[in-house]
This record gives sequence, C-alpha cells and structure tokens, in this order.
Amino acid sequence: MLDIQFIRDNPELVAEKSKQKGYSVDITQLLGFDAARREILQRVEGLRRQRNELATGSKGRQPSDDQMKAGRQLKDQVADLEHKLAAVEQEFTALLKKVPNMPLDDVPVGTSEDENVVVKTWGDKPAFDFEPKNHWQIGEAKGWIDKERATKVAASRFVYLKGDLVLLEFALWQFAFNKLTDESVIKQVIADNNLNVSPKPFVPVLPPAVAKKEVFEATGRLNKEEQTYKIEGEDLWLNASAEHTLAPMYLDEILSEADLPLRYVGYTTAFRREAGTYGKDMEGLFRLHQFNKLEMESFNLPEESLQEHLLLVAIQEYLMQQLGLPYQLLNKCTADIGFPNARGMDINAWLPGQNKYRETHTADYMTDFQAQAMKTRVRRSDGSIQLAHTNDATAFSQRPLIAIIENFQTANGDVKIPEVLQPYIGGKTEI
RNA sequence: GGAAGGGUGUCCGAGUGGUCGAUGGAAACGGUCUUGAAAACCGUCGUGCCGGCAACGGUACCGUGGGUUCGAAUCCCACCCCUUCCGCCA
Repeated sequence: MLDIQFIRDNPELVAEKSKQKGYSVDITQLLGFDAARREILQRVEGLRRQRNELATGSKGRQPSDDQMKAGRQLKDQVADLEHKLAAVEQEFTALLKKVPNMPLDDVPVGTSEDENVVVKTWGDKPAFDFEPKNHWQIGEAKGWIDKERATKVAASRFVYLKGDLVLLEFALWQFAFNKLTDESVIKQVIADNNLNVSPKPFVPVLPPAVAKKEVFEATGRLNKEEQTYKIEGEDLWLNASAEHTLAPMYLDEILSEADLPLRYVGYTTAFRREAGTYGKDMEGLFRLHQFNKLEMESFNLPEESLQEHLLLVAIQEYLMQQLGLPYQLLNKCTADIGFPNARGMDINAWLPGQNKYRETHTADYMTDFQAQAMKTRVRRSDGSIQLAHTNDATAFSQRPLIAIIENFQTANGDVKIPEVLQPYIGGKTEI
C-alpha cells in the first residue's frame, strides 16, 4: 500500500506513474473519499469525546435521568455517524489498495515486456556440432519427465520428475543453500560488485506453503487471486512462491534496527493456476502448475534497501555464473515490474533448444509498499519508528534445470553436470 | 474430532461494569553512587489514526467480529488460536 500522505502531496505524480505501470486509478476520487473520511472521523471523535466525558463524570454512582437521556442520544448519533464512516472508509481503502507502488526513476517506461532493457549479456552461447534438442525431448528420452501419467493422475501442467533429474534438482538446492549461508561468499559478491551492505549470511527456511487471504493481500499480490489455488472450505491459499509466506513473517511487528538486515532463503513448492496461458509453453518443465523454488527475502532499513536489491541481483548472477549458464540481465520496464514493485530485474537464461533467452530469475524491489500493509516496522536507534523495506528475489527455481539440460547436452543425448554441482550428485560428471 | 482451561503492553503477570491505556515485577534506556562493574536509588519506557509548524490535544486498540449498556478489558453470542487430557495419524 502507498502512503496516503504521499498521495495527498503528489496526486499528479501518482496518477502519472500508475498509468506508466498500466494501472488506472482515479486519484481525484480517492482523495475525495479521503477528505470525506477525515471530516466524518473528526465529528465521530468529537461525539465520542462527549460520551467519554459523560461516562467518566458519573463514575461510581448512578447517573441522573438527564445524563442517561443525553447518553442515549449520543449513542444513537455516534452509531449513525460510525455507519457513514465505515461506508466511506471501505470505498477509500478499496481504492487505496488499487494504487500501485511508484517505479524508481531508472525504471524504463514501457507498455509490455518487450520494452525491458537488456543491461548485460554474460557467457557464450554453446556451439553444437549437432542439432541441439530441447529439454523435454532429452527429458522424455531419459525417462526424467512424464507428463502423460501426471495428467492422468492430476491434470495438465503437472509432471512426474524422475531419476537423475531429481538428484540434479536436489543438488541445485543444496548448492544454493551452501553458498547463501556462507558469509565469505556474500562478502565476495559484495566486494566484486562494489556494494555497501552487511555480509550477513542468509538463514535457511522451510516456510508454510499456504497463507490466509488477508495475509496474502498484505503482500500486495492480491490482484493475482485468479492465479492462486484456494483450499476448499478453509481460508487458506496455496503459495505461488515462498515470498508469499516469507514477506509477511513479521506482520504487525516492530523490528530492531540492530537486527537488520534480516535475510532468509526459503524453499517451497509453489502452485500457480497459470490462468490465461492456455497453450503457452505446454511442453516440458517451463510452465507448470506445481514447481519448486528457492527464494531470497530481505528486511532492510530504508536507506539500505536499494543496495540490498542490487546485492540480491548480484547473487543471482553469481549463482548462474557458477553454473556456467549464459544469460541476460534485464531492467524491467514499468509495465512488467509488477504492482508492488518500485524496480525489478530479470535474469533470462539462454535456452538452445528454444533458441531464446527465457526468464529464470526475478528480483523485486518493494520499498515500504509491502511493509505499509503488513505493518512491519523498525525501531531506529534514536527510538523513532519507520516502515521497513522488503526485497525478494529468486535464488533458483526448477527452470535453471532446463538451461542445464539444454546448454550442456551432448551429441549422444546425455547431459554434463556443472562442476560446482558434482559434489552434490555423488561426483557424477554426466547423467 | 471429543472434554476442560486459557488468550491483557517487549516478557511475566494483576484487573471480572464507571478517572483502566490499563496495578506490580522483569528487561531496556538515561542518571546518581563507584577506580570500573554489580547492587541500590531516581527517572523514562505501547501502537495506529485525526487535528496542530510544534508543544500538545482528541480518538481507537486488552485474540477477531458482532451484541447488551448512559458507560465494557470486565457481561452475552459467534469465530480463530494456544495449553492439557482422550481419540486418530505422517
């Protein structure tokens, strides 16, 4: 949620930036509700004051008939105004929640993902002396991917993952966990990228995979309701990323400045309905209803959060470079960064089987937008209280497995294992 | 799932209709004392919203939502959560 005070002070800017992100919100109407709300609130509070004075004034003894009568009258007036207030407040909050976070100035203005800006291209695309296959051709030949039986048992866009690919997936998680919990690695990444942030390592987490609707909404992702699975008969929704349960961890809490940054790396199975993607990426592992992901989440001081965002991106690059996967780094445009984002970067890995760069990582810079709704605050060392800032970013999903299969395939249909993963897969060099 | 008990501020814990936003203790912070520390003593010590340049004033919040009442942390109803026992179970 955006701070209403900021909107009051900058109505044109908010309208303009919202439009750049592809959201239309009537700011004038919002401010109208805001003014009405405050006007009624003041009247309600005045009446409540009278009521309180009457009550404390007659403390300990039976009030007179006149006082009782005045009290009854006040009660009706207060109830009436409170009704009006609730109605206005509802309209106000509904509109306020529709205002997206403001993009930073270095976010390119654009109307679709085509206008994302490539800021870096890393690694050489592999040269094959044979026609490279895509990952589902290799995966099905190896018996790693069985979608037909998964469709029979569950539904389309589900998969049985089997054999060495499963071991490779777990190697990937283990590798990432080891790097992210190693302070010397974080230090090195900070030094290599000239960043000015704490070298504190990440705390590994296995979070719940479900959250209440109210909590889900607080993360600013409520507009994705149609993308989310709900558990029948419960107020519980399946997470579409560990971020959905990591970000609200400190819901309604005041953190200490000394404890920040708080860094977590959480593993979870993610569920997405993928509404509106019928027929898109139907083959292989690229777009499934259920997949696994390792997500980084940070809670920061306001003045440190942008550096933290850059750190998370640097870590993503580090991880991809360690695997030796060619990729592009993109500064996402206003239309693509997402509702709660102030900035967002993607890593797209090269997929020889599709002859394209495709998205494997995202890094989201949220400023205090999520914290505003989640009421996650920091007590500064001078005693003052501020909203915390949040950052999240993919460490790995299953998509890098696709990139590994396609980039490191051999002529006879095997896949070479990146050196850094070999210790986690029994020393195998090829599967 | 059944039975019983319970949810109060950072923590412990009092309060069962009227100056209660809430007694007391601990922790924390500031100070006195001390060579220093501990102890002791003194002081400070919840959050949101509205108004105000500010000082400050008002209002709301005692699991959540509703109700009763002139007045609710306190009474009533529903729900959520926790603890213990029983049952079931990875």
